[in-house]
Amino acid sequence: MKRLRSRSPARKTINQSINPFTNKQYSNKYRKLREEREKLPIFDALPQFDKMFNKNQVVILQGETGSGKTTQIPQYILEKGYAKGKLVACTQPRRVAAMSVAKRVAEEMDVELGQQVGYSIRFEECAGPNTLLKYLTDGMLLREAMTDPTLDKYGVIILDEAHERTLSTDILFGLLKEVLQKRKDLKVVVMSATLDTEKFLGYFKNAPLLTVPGRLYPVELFYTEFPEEDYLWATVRTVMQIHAFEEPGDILVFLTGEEEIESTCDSIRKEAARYKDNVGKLSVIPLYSSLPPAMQQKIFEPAPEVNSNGIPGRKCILSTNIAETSLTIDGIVFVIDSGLSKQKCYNPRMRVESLLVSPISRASAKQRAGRAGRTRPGKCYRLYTEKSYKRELVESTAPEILRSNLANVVLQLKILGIENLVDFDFIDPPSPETMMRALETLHYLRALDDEGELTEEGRLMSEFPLDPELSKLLIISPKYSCGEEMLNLVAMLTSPNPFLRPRDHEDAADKAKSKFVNKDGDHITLINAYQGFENEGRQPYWCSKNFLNPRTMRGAAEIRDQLVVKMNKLDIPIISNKHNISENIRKCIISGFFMQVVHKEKANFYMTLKEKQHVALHPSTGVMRPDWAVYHEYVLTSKKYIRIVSSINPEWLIEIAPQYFDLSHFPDTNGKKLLQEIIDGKNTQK
DNA sequence: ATATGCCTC
Repeated sequence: MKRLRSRSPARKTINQSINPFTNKQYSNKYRKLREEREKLPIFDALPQFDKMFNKNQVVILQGETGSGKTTQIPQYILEKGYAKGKLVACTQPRRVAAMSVAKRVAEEMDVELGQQVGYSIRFEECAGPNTLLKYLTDGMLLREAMTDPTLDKYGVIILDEAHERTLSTDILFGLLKEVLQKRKDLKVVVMSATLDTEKFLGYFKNAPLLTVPGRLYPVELFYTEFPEEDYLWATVRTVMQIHAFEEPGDILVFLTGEEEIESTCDSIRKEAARYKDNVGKLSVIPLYSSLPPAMQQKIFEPAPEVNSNGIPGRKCILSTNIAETSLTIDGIVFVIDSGLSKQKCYNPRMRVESLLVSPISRASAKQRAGRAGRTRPGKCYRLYTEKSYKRELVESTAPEILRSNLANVVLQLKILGIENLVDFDFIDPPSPETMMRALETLHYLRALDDEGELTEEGRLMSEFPLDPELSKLLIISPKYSCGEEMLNLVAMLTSPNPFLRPRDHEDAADKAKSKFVNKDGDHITLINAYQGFENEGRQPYWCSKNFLNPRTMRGAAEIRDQLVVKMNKLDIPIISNKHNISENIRKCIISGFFMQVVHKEKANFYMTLKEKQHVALHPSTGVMRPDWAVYHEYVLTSKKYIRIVSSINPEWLIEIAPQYFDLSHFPDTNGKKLLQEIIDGKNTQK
């Protein structure tokens, strides 16, 4: 208390035991938390931040994990009155973070969550008229900007975790730069981990930088002497070496995906079984996002107890990137880094997004290593050479905006009133080809007119939290009397694959799925599965019995409910008529996905029409080699596959999307010839 | 004749 008084004499007159936000006495818990807060590295930097923020519209704050910036800066800004009666917003890339940080800050400020401090994420708004500080996902703030492009209700906007460069954060950057010109009362803080701050400094030209130390213990780095030929075997070897010879402490291994993680878990368990009681017990735990929550919880269970020789046990967690940013596990002392991860990339010429196993960046490597130093000094074993770390890894991973299909982004920018996309100030401008593709797609979908202006339909599309192709299906569904079916379908298509196929129950799983399968197409199979779930009162038990992932199905239901609310708000009637329903469903799908059509050029040989890509039907499909098909997704694994496929009649293409099937722009294929015949036939009929 | 990193509206 003494310390506080001497720092701000003005406070002497205020009764320090009263919370100015609630006019109530501070609780004991508040005092306890206050002591903890004063120990955070950010605490001593607050006066300096104050000075900077007073003088500048934008401040960039660089602080490592554990500095306390996410909890302390927003409430400090609020206490100091920087928002001038308006709200303070703090964005987060993930929902869980927005929620949990808001909860923590409400406790620290001794207020009720949802009152002065709240949060806003998809499916849940926990904020109200009294809210002064709101944590929200970056996507949510972007949504708000679509109805209020100057974000007028906010006096201060804090972009946290800016170094992650999510799509939404990158768009907000460009938008805020324009709004800062128009609104001199608005202030912005960009908060980031070390990397990329120079990029932000270059972007906000006059913004000062404040650096705050983190709270990490040193992590000793080890590299391999020569490049590893088999990093999975190297992983097993390194785990066993640590387990046999190193001091106690848990191990975290970074690999690329589910399959690899499960099989490496098996190998390690097998190796560990060969050891006797002269080493401790080893518990090997897989971690990836599609793992059921109960299994994910295992990472927080304590390590195995001491064995009969009194040697303590150890946990070894094999994880995807989920443990790099989304999940923190305490007690990790050893990290093993394969140097690889699966990354999304977009090929505008082929119009496809795909996942590729690629080398990580140096920034990621540092982040992974840091996971070993959270509770005490740690060690990180990199399964690559120091030379390759220095010369072959890139400094930081390309931002998402350079690796994505931008149809949705361009639609959002149009709604935000960005007239000239070429002049929009992206931190990293996407390639002209990607922008062109996005504009072209939106034009074909009739979201933009021939002048590139938004159409009424485009406005409707932007209202849905979906890709424009999927919004199109909902908007056009009354025409084909399949509203309920499209809601089911869209909810399922935006969720992960719900069909479970456990290794030891493959036949049973296939049999369960066969009850939903429709020969006309996998889209209808998805609709049937969802309808079954709905008919059974959304029971998780029914899901498990039918080899459907209960969590995925519940998520789909949540999305569907939100879409129904939107449909009602936009006055789009939900009409369903069982007559001719299969044909109507597939025609409706073509209205949005006419760009994703294949023709069977020869037996067993499918080709996409415009890109002339040779593709194969994914083995999970239930359709019987139709001549023509519409597909939902292109996946590049051992082969080029198309997944979720429905058979179609080529005449529907000409009828529904004549704007796209101007065949003069198509390469020569048998498919093109057949379509031309259909068009010629139509013309002679007239 | 088989798999899909992490997220967000």
